[in-house]
Order: sequence, then structure tokens, then C-alpha cells
Amino acid sequence: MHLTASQIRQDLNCFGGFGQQGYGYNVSELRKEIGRILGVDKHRKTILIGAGNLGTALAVHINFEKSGCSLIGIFDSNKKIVGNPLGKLTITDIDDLEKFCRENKPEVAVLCIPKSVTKEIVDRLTELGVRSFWNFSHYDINVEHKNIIVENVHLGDSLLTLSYGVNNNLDNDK
Amino acid sequence: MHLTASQIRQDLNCFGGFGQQGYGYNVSELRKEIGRILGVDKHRKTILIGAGNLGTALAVHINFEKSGCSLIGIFDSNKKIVGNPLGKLTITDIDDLEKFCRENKPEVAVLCIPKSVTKEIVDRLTELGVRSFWNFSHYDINVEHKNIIVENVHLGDSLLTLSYGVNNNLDNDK
DNA sequence: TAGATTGTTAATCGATTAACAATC
DNA sequence: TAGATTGTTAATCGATTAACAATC
Repeated sequence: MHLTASQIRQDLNCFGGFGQQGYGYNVSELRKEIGRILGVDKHRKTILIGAGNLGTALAVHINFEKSGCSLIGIFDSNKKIVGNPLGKLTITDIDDLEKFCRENKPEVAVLCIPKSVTKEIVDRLTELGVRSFWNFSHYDINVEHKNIIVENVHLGDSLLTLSYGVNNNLDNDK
Repeated sequence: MHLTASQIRQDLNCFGGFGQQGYGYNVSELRKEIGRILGVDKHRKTILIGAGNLGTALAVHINFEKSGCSLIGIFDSNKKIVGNPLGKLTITDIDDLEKFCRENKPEVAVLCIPKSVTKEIVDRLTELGVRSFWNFSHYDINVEHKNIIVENVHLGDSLLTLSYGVNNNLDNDK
């Protein structure tokens, strides 16, 4: 993984001492501890907004539980696909978002929606108590309201990084 | 963008001087220069391997030209979807990969395929002269053969980062 | 000349690496 | 005791920030 032993020891010490000097690490215990730090033992209720190509891909391929998230709802504004099954869930009308959230209190939202509607959706969701966003839209969520956690995934930027690498013969796989 | 003026000047100077002291930058010229550095003015022939949910999402939503790439072929092993249209292209049988590459000489490949077949596909593509990979599979491409450029996108890692942020109340939007 | 803005050098900061003490 | 391995401090490296010279 391109990491030195020294770096691993330093990093682990940010969270505490997990090994025994002269003896080593209990690997399975260490693994569990790291999992706890990352929060993979949680089941945070998560909803997906937007069941287009990307939303569908994520709903099908991402193992949410593996990251401590539990996908409990999928929403879309397209009435033609509302009611359709997607994985183990059924696509719900975005108009029912408020009702659903008041009843189920999700904490995390995955945003697979166009830039133009993202601000409105984020406003509605924060109002409803959602504090964490996995954001695939091109809109940059404005964290004026602190205590909100955002993980942006801008795939276009990633392709641009590759393009730079191609044009400058860089091995950026580190 | 959370950048200081100093940082921008430093970064620009890695590539040369683009402004005039006391006067400023010619913004549209600077923009063009940065574009050239990133290679967005190129039209590198690009193929997409795997037309599942994720591959479809990328084919539809990503503006390849904007990053200097030109999508010229889409391949899948599923005979049921071979021949189907996808965007402006038609899904081609993966068995025709060699023929297509010898004729069209693509430089970049987007990998939306399962981990299990990635090594084989990468071997075939490098043999055919493809040197750059935008890799969405979970397989870590082994760059033993230098001169190969890889940009990995592991969406699961991104969700795990969010999970850590949620559990430790970190604002990681910087 | 005064004000403004870039280019470049120096200072600061943080992260990586190396060294070594502690311990089995 | 010798060898091995973690925890922790010190040294090194690189990137960010600050300072200032150059220029309009």
C-alpha cells in the first residue's frame, strides 16, 4: 500500500496504542478497533436521492452496511419510475420525503441529482435533521450551517486528473 | 476554494509565469494555459469497458471531451446488451476488443468491470497499446509495467471516509 | 509617486521518515 | 541474552504561508 512501518505506527498512535512492544499487534483485534474508529459497526439510516443511472449503480453495487450505513429509502421526482423496485427497496416519490424523514429519521443522504436542484434538496434535508451528505452532484454544498459533514465525489475532476497524468507522463498511482 | 493568493502564485510558478508584475493576470489566457497543462485541448481516444449500471451512468453523464478525452467505443461481455445503443455509440462485444483496438488505437480505457476480470482486461489492453486507465473496479492495477497511468476511483473508500467523518464529527469539506 | 499585483525567496508548519528506548 | 517489534521522540522533507522585491 506504499506505506512504511513508521508511518503506520505514527498513524495508529493518533488513536492510541493497539500493540504490545516486542510482541506485535493482535491483528484481528486491531482490525476491529480500526473498524470502530471508522464507524463500520454502526447502522446509520441512509437515504438515496435520485434513482437515475448513477443512483441505480450505487444502490446496486455499493455495500452500504460495510461502511456502517443502512440504505432505507430511495427517492426520485420522476413519476414514471416511482413505485419501481430498486435492489431491496421501492422508489418513493420525492414529495413524500418530509413524511418519510419525520417517521424514519435518516442521518445520511446520498445525492445523485442534478446541480440545479441540489441546494433545495440539501435545505430540505438539513431541515429534516440529515447531517451527512455523500454528494455526487456538481453543486458545492455550502457548509454555512456547521455540524454538517460532506463527502464530495466529483467524477469529472477525477478524469481531469487522469488527463493531466496522461499529458505529463505521471505515474499517479501511489 | 479554500486557497490563498500565495498558494496560487506558488502553484502557477511550477509551470511558469503567466501574469505581469504590478498589472495582473490575463484571465482568459491563464485559463487557456491551465487547460493546456491539463490537456483538455486534446481528443484522446477513449473506450469504456463494461456497460452495466455504472458504465452506463458514466457514458451518459460524463463530458469526456471536457477533459480532453473522446469516447469512441463501449464494450461488454453480455451478449444480451451487445448491439444496444448507449449515448451516441453502440455496445460492442468484448470479443471484438482486439480488432477494434488495432483499427482505432485508443489510448485511454475506463474500467467499469468486476474485480475478477480486471487483471485479464488490463493485460489485453496494455498489449494493445492502451496506457491510461480510469479504474472503477476494486482491483488494484499492478503497475509493474511502467509508463502506465492509473486513476483509481474506489467509491467504497469514499463512503468510508464519510462514515469516519460522521462518527468523529469532522468537517472534511476542504 | 502611491497603490496594486505578480514573482520569488525565506519562514513556518505539518507530515513523513529515521532513530532509539521499551518490552516481549 | 539476542532478536524482534511497538511506542515515542528527533530529524528530515515538502508544502503552505509570509515577506518582500520587481514591475505596472
